[in-house]
Amino acid sequence: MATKAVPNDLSVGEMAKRAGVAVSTLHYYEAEGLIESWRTPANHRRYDRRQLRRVAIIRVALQVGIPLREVREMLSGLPSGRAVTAADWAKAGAIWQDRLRRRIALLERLAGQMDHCIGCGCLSLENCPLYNRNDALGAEGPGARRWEEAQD
Amino acid sequence: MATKAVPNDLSVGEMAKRAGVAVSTLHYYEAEGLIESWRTPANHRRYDRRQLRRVAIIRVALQVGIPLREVREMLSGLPSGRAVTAADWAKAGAIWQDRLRRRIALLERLAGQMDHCIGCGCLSLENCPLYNRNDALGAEGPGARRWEEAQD
DNA sequence: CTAATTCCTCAAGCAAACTTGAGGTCAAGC
DNA sequence: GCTTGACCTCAAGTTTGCTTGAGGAATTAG
Repeated sequence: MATKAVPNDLSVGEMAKRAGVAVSTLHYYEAEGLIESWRTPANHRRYDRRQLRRVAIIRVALQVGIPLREVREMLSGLPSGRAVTAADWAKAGAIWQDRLRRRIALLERLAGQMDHCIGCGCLSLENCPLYNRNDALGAEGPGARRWEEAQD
Repeated sequence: MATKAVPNDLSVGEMAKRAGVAVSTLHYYEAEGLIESWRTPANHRRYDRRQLRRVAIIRVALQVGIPLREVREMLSGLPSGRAVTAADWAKAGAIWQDRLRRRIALLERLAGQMDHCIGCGCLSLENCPLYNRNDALGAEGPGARRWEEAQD
């Protein structure tokens, strides 16, 4: 098929529809420096279609519990309106690979634990792989301080 | 080894220390109906050691982005101060297995995508598996919502 | 007996990630 | 030529998941 009528620059409303988020969310992301736009003479936002990719990444990251602050950090390594090079990805990706793998491991441990516990009734924390504070769980922060940066 | 000096019922402070959360967090979880305690004559909370397991589950779940409301729902299927039976776990686990697997898949897609993008520079949304509207992402046309949260 | 520690309740505060609302501009369709 | 709708800004409100603080009681160490 021929190239469809997919314009390269989108209004905020189009972006919102395509990205599946609210317009206000895009405003917010922009204010937070996560995405970028330029303005029409009428002061309306225009987004490069590539920004959709960024929104996608942001949404997935949030879903898996990565705070915007960290998403921004990672995205700041990527050019926002230009083509992303292999080097760009490599750099940004390296930071996240590790993070994502950890989360996957955590999830798998939780899922696996549920399987495991069906048959064993292991209720002591000492031998429960799910709750091993010397491992990834505690490494993420032994406090409840998910919203604070004070943990190191 | 002989049974260590691990009492079966813990004070809120002990729980907090062992679970790696703040005392206030335990108060909060209790107020929210996620964990249970009884009181000493002095009105101090006492927790069955098994409650630690619950806290562990709660923490892991939160880390991977599952809201407390859903954790409570799942935990409500488990007896709080008694031994958990295979049937209990099976029931509770079944609900989460699916949810967890989905999240894992999402993460893996993101992680995998980053690998992929390092070498290919695929920046068009049309052929990006992460943001593929023909895939799970935008099967609905205008809304990419289902990709993010619509699980049904 | 006193001091430190741990606990209690309840209300208020806070951070993240948005949403809602008020008040206004701009281009287009009828 | 006016109304409709998409857009703008900026401030305030909302939800979730806690934390902090005030004010007070009971337990434990010396």
